[in-house]
Amino acid sequence: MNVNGMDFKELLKEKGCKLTTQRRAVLDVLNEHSGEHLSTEEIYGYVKEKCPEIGLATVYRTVQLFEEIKIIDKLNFDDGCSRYELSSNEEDHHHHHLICEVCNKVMEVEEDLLEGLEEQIENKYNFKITNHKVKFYGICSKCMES
Amino acid sequence: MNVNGMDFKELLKEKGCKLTTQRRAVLDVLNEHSGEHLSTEEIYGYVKEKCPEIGLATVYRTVQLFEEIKIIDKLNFDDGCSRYELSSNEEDHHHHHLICEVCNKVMEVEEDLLEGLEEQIENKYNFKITNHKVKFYGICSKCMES
DNA sequence: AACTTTGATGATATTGGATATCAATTGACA
DNA sequence: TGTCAATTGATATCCAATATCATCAAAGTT
Repeated sequence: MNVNGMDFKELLKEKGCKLTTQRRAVLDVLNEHSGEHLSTEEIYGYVKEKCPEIGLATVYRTVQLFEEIKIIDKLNFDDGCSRYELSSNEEDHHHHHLICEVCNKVMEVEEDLLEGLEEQIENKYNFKITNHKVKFYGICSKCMES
Repeated sequence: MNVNGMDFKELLKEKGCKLTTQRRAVLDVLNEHSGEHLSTEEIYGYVKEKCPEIGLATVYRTVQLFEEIKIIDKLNFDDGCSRYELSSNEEDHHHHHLICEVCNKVMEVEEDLLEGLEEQIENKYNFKITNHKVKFYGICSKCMES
């Protein structure tokens, strides 16, 4: 049971938290749906299949904890709820999102070409950057045809 | 009464909308507080000073309309509400935000150096980019000292 | 293995930002 | 000035997210 090479139980212990069945089950669901951007309610739906006694509040709490220990990222696509995805490894930073304003589909951009820009900003503004979130809005190829 | 060189009343008319006292007052407040990132409730507070009969629902509706006609941008700093700022002119695209994870202060990065990156993405993913939102998280100079 | 401590859980009430409703009002154009 | 559709204010409502609290279960400890 490890995430990004780190032991899951150890990550929790560092925060004084316990490894529970429910937390394990939520992590499983996130792994099984990597590449998707699940809302808390959606995670709840999937987790209930293998852990029917779990409560919605627990999923909310779990997702919040997972964000704190930095194994997931919170996403906001302006659809009325927060969505989540597994964090990528430390080294390769992370990807960006392309959001089609016509069909609302969200795609991933695997590259992360902000290194140069970040360095410029760090120097000019004396601001130590630890993370970034980038969204590009526009029209996807499919919608462009129509 | 114009925004970014466009006539405000004309912008509204194109959408079949009327120029009302309330909409004028909200725009005034946004102009008087440019550089800030006001929430709807905050806008409501300021507008009421000069237009005490205005209702909160109207501010919510107005802000939504202003976003549709692209004279303001919606911001999300994960503080439980949406915030807004006047859009910059079309040509110089817009700025980014630096968010200090220690003191939660939000600063502006005036440059927009994503042109090159956008072109790469447009070609590789066949996606026509019309806008972007970029947030950098980290530690500001003040918090770095402590 | 039973005990103990303390964090975690599930059910549910509550919060709070945002939206829907609707009668009354007002801007825009003839 | 009259007409009509868009707009407004007040308020009810929605719903994602959080708070509450009694019960439960990890993970040490003896």
